Amino acid sequence: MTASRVLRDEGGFSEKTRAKVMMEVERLGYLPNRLAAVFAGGKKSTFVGVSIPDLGNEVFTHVLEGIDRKLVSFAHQTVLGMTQHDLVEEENWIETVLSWQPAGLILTGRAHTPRAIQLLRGTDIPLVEIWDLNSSPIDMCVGLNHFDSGYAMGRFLLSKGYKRLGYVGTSHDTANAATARLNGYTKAIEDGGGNLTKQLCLNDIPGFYPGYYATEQLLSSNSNLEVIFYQNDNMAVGAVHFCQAHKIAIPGDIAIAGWGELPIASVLPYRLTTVHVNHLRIGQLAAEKLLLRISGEKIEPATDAGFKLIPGETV
Amino acid sequence: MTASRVLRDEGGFSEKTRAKVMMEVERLGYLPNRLAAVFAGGKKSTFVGVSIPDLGNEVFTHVLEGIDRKLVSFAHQTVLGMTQHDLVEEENWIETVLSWQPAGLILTGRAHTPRAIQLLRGTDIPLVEIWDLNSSPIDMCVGLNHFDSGYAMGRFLLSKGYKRLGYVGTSHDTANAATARLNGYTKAIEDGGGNLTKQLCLNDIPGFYPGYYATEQLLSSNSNLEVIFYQNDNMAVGAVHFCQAHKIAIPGDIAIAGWGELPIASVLPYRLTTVHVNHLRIGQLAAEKLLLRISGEKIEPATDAGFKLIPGETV
DNA sequence: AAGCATTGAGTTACCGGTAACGTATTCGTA
DNA sequence: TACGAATACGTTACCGGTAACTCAATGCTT
Repeated sequence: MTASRVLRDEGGFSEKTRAKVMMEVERLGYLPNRLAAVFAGGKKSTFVGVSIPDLGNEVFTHVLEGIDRKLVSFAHQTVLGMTQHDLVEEENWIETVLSWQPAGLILTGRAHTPRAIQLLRGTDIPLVEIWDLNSSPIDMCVGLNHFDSGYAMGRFLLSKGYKRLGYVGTSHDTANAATARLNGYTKAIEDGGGNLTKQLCLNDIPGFYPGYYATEQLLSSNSNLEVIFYQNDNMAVGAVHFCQAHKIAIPGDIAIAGWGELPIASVLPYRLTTVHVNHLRIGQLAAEKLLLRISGEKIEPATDAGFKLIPGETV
Repeated sequence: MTASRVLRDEGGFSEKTRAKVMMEVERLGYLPNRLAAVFAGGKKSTFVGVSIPDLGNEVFTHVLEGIDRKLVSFAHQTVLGMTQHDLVEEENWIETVLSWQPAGLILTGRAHTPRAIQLLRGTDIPLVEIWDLNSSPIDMCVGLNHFDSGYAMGRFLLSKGYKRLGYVGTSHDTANAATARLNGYTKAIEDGGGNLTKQLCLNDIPGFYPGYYATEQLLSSNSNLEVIFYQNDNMAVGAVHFCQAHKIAIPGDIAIAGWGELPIASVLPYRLTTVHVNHLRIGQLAAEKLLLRISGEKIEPATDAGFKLIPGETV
C-alpha cells in the first residue's frame, strides 16, 4: 500500500520511505500493471478507441495523426480500428473495444448499425463522431458539412460560366461524406440551371490512378463536358496527369476541381481548384473535445471545423 | 461461473442453461470486462503495441495497414505509438504500453535507447522490429537491407553511364534506414569509380514539395549533375514536377530515381526509376510472425522482405 | 503536561472475471 | 439393480492493484 502511494505520488509517506520504495523498484525492474490499477479503481482505462475507414487514404491518416498527437500529450493511447468502410466491421470493433473499458471513442462517420448505436448509448463512455458534421450526434461530433462544400463547389463552377458539369468518385468509399458532397454539388447545379451531364463512380479506391482512368473514360465519351469535380485531390491529380499526357489543356479544354487539398497539389504546375479542409485540426479538435469531456467538463455537442473553397487555376 | 463457461463456450453446460444465460445477457445488455478477464487469467491482453515514426509518410501507413489487417483477423488490437522519429518518445511509449500487458510489440527501426532495450529484454513479450533488416534483433525482425538497396541503385545508375551523381534526402527523417540507403549508394559510387558530386539533406519531411525545392537548389548550383537519387518517391515526384515546370528534360538534362514505389508514380508521364518495396507485406509478415510467436511456435528471428529495382524511364 | 490534530504506515475488502476443485445428477453397462 | 464414469453446475480462492478504514507516532497548542 505504501509503495502504491509512492508510485502514484499521492502523499502520506516520508522521504525516507519513498527512497526505499524507489530503490526496490529499480532493483526489481518493477513495472506497474495498469490493467490491475484500472480494474481496481473501477475506472476507465486511458485507451481511446479510434475508428478509421482505411489507412490508404491520406485524408484519414492526417486526421488520425491529429488525434494521436493530442491524446499522447494527455497520457492517453490510441487503439486503432480499421473498419474498411464496413459498418458491420465497425460494430464488431466497437464491441471489442468497449470490453476494454476505454476512456473514450472516436468514430469516423455518422452512420452505424442499429446494434452499434445501442451499444454506444448503453455506456457512459464519451464519444466523438468525426468527419461529417451532425446536428444530432450520439454524443459529440466534429466535422464539416460535406453537402455544403459540394454545393459551394457547384455554385463556384457555375459562377465561372460552366454549364456542362461532371463528377467522378468511387462507390468503394461509400462514406456518406462523399455522397453528401455529390448531393450538394447536384443541388447547386439544379438550383443554378446547370447540367450534371455525366457522373462516374468507380468501384475502386479514390486514388491517383482511378482518377486518371476515370478521366479517360469520361472524356472519351464525347459529352462535351466543360468541368469535372472529383471526389478528392488524389483523383483530381490523376486527372491533371491524364490531361498533361494527352495534351488536353486545363482549363481550356477541360476544367478540374478536387476536394481536400492534399500535399501533392503543391507541386502541380498550377494551383488546383479544390476545397481546403484542415484534416489534422479535425483530429485535434475531436481529441480535445473527448479529453475535456473525460475530465468532466460540459462540452458543446457539435463543432464545425469548416472548409474553404480554393479557387485555384484549374477552372 | 456457469455464465462464464457459456460465454467462453468452453463446455460443461447444457443447452437449456446456455439459452438462459444468453437470455440474461440480452436482457441486461451485458458486456464482458476483458480487463478483468486478462487480469484474472494472469494472461496477456490481446493488445499489440505498434510504433511508427509518423503517419504523414505513406510508407509507414501502408506498413501499419498491413499490420492491423492481420492482427484484426486474429482477434488482436493495435495500440498505436507515434514516436515522431524520437527515440526518447519511443522509450516513454514502450514503458506505457508494457504496463498494459500487451500480447506483443512491433517497433519500427532498429535503434532504441539503452533503457528501452533493457525494458524490452526484461519481459518475455514477443517483439518484432521492422523496416530495417537486422541480423541480431532483440527478438525478431522483418525488413529489408536498406544499404543494399542504395548500393543496387548506385550500381544501376553507374551501369547506365552516369558519372556525376547526386542525392537528396531529409535529416528530419533520421531513420537510420534512409541513412543506410545513402551509405550504400555512396559505397557503390566509390566502388564503381563515380562521383557523388552533391548531396543535400533538408531539415524537413520527405514530401513532395521538399523534393521540388531541393531539386531547384541542386540544379541551380551548376555542378553538372547527371542524375539525382531521392530518399523516396514523394521527393522524386516533386523533382519530376519541378523539371516539368522548368522544361528540364528527364532523363536528357537530368535523370531521376526514387525509392519505395508509391501509388503517385503510377500517373507520371513516364515510369519512375525506383526501388519497389512491398510495404503492406512487411506489415503483414511482421504481424504474422508475432502472432505465431504468441501462439507458442518457434520462429526464425529474421525475415528479409526484399526489394526490387525498377529500371523505369527517368534515367 | 494534557489534549487534539496531523502524519506515516498498516489492514481489510473489493473490483470482475477464471482456475481448480467439490458435489449432485444422469447415464451406460455388467 | 448396482456401480463407476461422465456431465452439469456450484464454491472458493486468487490475480495486482486501490479505497476506506484503523492505529501509532509525532507535532502543536494552551
